[in-house]
Amino acid sequence: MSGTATRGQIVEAADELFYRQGFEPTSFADIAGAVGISRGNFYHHFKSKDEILDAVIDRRLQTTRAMLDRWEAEGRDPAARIRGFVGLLLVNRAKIMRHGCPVGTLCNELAKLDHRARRHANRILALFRDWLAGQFAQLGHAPDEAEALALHLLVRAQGVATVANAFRDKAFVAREVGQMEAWLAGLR
Amino acid sequence: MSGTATRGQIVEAADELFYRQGFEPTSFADIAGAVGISRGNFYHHFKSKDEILDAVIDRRLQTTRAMLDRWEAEGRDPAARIRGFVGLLLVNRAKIMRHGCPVGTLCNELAKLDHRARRHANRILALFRDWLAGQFAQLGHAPDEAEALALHLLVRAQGVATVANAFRDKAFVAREVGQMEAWLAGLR
DNA sequence: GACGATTTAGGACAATCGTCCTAGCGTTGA
DNA sequence: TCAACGCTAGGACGATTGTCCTAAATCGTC
Repeated sequence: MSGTATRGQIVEAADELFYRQGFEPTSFADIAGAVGISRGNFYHHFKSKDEILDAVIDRRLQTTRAMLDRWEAEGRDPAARIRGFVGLLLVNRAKIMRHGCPVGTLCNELAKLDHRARRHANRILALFRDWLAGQFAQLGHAPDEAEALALHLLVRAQGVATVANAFRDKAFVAREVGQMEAWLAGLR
Repeated sequence: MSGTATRGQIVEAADELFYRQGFEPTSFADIAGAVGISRGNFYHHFKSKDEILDAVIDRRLQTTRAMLDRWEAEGRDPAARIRGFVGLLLVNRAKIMRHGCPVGTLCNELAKLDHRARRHANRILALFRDWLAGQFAQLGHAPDEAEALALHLLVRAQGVATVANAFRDKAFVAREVGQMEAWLAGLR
């Protein structure tokens, strides 16, 4: 197998496992088992576990950027795009109820570990924040106000993810999403 | 030293360490170092690490109940008590920016670990939810509506904690708290 | 002051962790 | 065909993990 393909498989498996189990509790043996390679083989592709984490974060940054770019290219208006962001809570509802928000839980864990990659992970959250702020700006809000609105939406999305993860109530998620859409509709 | 006093010190130290570092990354050596006792001494007080976790959750349940009871006894109206809950975000702002919300982050971690004590930890969140629902009911809201309002407030508090932990922006926390108070004032 | 129970320290334990080393495999290019 | 290189498997390594055992120290009670 080509080396780059194996590297990609490692990052993909680590991404999924870091989401489901968390970074620290996920061992090399877990990732090796998921990919189907030997444990010692890792160090040809990555110098350390932290380097895998960096690659996972890079991958998430990339897929997030790709998703946001796709939304931008689909030609809908900013309001519809913001609703698309809120809709992620419904699209990923089952996973969120099981494992929380992939972004928020990783940032939380790395903050507790006081991990070097904490700032790196925060960039995923900042990516959403800045994109949302851009959409609100396109709706006519001043820059400061647009960022405040973006952060507010981030707050509610993260909060819904945390509470949904604890109580696992499908109706609750739908209701909160509905309230967020009503809030958006009443903004102008 | 009396045995029960040592047990209390263990639980207190574990509580603080579980908050700052997380449950899994905190080892017996960490707790032993904080208390100033030997590692082997634990198993006279607790049969396993999970049993310490249970004791920590019980302690948090107890201190939370005590705080809510105190608020109730202070004789202010329900609206002021709810504002007191929101104010926790400001009172504990520095700690929250460093380590997140003690309740939300523990629930998140135990969910990822698929830990037996997950439901136990969720009871702390449920305690806040039910207490808030009771306050909203006292304000004249129907039971279903009161619980929905309570969950909504929980969502915003948890979301603020997560975002504040990532970006560590004092002004952001103050602004969101102000918005929550405005939302409460406009409820009736 | 002596005795039994409680509490403690210290180390042994098997398992697992991240890391590293080495030998062999397969492919590629001269 | 053979040398060189990228890739892999497997195991050794020291450290650390949660757990458990044993013996000593401390305490309360007669």
